[in-house]
Amino acid sequence: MIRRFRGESLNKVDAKGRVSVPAAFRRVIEEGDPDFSDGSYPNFVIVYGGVRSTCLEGYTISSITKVDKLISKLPRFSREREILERFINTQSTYMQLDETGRIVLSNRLKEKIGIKDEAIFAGMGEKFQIWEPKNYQDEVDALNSSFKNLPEDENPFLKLDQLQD
Amino acid sequence: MIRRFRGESLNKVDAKGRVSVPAAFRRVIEEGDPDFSDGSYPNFVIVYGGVRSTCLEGYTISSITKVDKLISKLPRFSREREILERFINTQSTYMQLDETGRIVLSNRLKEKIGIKDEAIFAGMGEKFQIWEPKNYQDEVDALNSSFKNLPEDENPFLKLDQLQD
DNA sequence: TAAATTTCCATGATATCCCATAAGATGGCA
DNA sequence: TGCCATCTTATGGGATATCATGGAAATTTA
Repeated sequence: MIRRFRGESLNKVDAKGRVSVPAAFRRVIEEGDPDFSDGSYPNFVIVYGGVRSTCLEGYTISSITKVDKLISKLPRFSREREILERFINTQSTYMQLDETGRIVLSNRLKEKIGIKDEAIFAGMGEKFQIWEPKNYQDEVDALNSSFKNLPEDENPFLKLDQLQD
Repeated sequence: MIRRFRGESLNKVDAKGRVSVPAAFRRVIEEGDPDFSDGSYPNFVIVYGGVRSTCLEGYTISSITKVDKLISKLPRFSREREILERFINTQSTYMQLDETGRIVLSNRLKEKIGIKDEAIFAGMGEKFQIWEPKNYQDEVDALNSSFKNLPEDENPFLKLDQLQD
């Protein structure tokens, strides 16, 4: 099975910026790091630019590689490519889990998304997000209400079936 | 034969949150997990968000994989995709049956649907639901009465055959 | 050398594993 | 067709491992 990032978790951020990455996510990160082996600590990538700068996004090595490959397909000197590289390559950083499954969020990263002493981890399939709890709740509320207001024929769940085969 | 989730069952939830998954459902879960083999314990996915947050929904690995594939076809950074990921990946979790065919419902999951020490499992074909017994009864009653009030030409039993192609 | 990291150790809470049992279902067989 | 042996299921209890988290010591960096 190819594990995906699923579920949400509210974790403490201590004075040094340390946070536990949820154990379930660690499994996915390990599987997604081709260089990982027992005894070593897996690497992954945090993108802090991106479309939404309201949260951080964590990618496994193999899923960020996919994104990189897509970007490489764009014409070398195109504006689009430059934009994507700026957001996804420039504004990102490698991270390594420590022995106890934690990472440390630098002040810069914490400020970027307004985190103080708690963080929400949210699984998004091929990636996961890290949010300041209040902002996360706002996002979920916004999604819920925009969802409720959609006309029936734009319900993404229903459109899902139309995509079939 | 492709087995489907059928039938209902009322099971105890113990102090640790453990519940037996009905044996009939276990067979479906096993068949739906491509990595399952004798001696291992099958995995599946529980979705706890979604439109109805009044119950949990269990999907086999192969049926949730279908959904994931559909989602993956949407543009990576589109709002639509984000909505679906948020409802389906964020609000879900992997589960594994243990040796005796039980799972454990975390406090979070129990609170989500109001379960105390009993749970109803209800087969729904490709998925199954887990309900707090009282809520389940209310749902069944509501369905019954809304069905009675339908005009003849909206009777879903009659419409069923019209779909045929 | 002061400040900031990183490494190492410690702990309570939760989750997982392992063993046990009673009731029911199943199947064989006289 | 009635009875017994066996398996499966649902359930419980205790031991063990993992997780999230905190703090101190060691190390790096400025």
